[in-house]
Amino acid sequence: MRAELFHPDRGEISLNKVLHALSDPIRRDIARTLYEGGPMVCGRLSYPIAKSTLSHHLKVLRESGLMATEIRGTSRVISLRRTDIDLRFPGLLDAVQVTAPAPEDAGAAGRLAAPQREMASARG
Amino acid sequence: MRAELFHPDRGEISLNKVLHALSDPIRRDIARTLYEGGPMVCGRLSYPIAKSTLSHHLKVLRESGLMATEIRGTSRVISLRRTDIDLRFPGLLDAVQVTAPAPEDAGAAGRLAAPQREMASARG
DNA sequence: CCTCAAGTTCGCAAGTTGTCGAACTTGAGT
DNA sequence: ACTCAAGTTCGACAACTTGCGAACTTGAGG
Repeated sequence: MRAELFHPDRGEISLNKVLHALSDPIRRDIARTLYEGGPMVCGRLSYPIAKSTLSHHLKVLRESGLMATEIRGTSRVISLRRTDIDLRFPGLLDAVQVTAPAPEDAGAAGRLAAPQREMASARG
Repeated sequence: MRAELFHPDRGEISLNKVLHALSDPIRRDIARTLYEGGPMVCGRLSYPIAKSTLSHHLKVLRESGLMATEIRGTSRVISLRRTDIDLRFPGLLDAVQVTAPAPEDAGAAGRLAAPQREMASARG
């Protein structure tokens, strides 16, 4: 954990990997949550999956170039690489509904357990 | 083959399936070819894969809702469901570069064998 | 009916993915 | 130093994917 985590350069972000990352509903929901709520500690995400599985999804998102991870003590702050994605694949985040306000409108894609979307504050 | 092939209704097209379908470079290239060249007999597509594999990709594209297949004698005419996709997921085809002119500009995604892009005309 | 052409479907092999639990690492607090 | 909290990594496993060739189905034509 000491070494910096791998993040592809903007120019190296591959559409294949990005689309693959976004084709999983949990990962797309994470991206949407980051779009809505901005950077957050990854522990705030709560899905009905094991910690190791979540960790795997976050790794896929990070290595695809969609997400950045910054180490903050024992936590990690994750954020959407919005500018990079917008520059490299204009309109993509809109088109895949990462910018949609809430899952209620997402259609027949299937509902997920909502992550705790609190106003970024409560946490001593 | 007598029965009509399954095509999801426009409203039933799932973003998950569409993104999954598009995350394969061959399938995305097929979609781009259909966008450029319009409807065509699927035998005109030529990729360095077996017929059965191509058939599988076409099935994934059709069942995702991206493509339509019409039976014409022993052949099948495939086409991009452009209007349906544009209405359901505006901007998606642009964002995933299905509307890009040629693979030469696609970036680091990897090059594929080009399908025979003839002017769509010969069609008894 | 026989044959050809166009695709699909059926195994099958090899690789990838999503998932879990258990063990591990790292930083913070006591 | 000990313990707790936050995540990662490892090994396993079932399900799925991509790929192939062989066999099959269907329509067209002699």
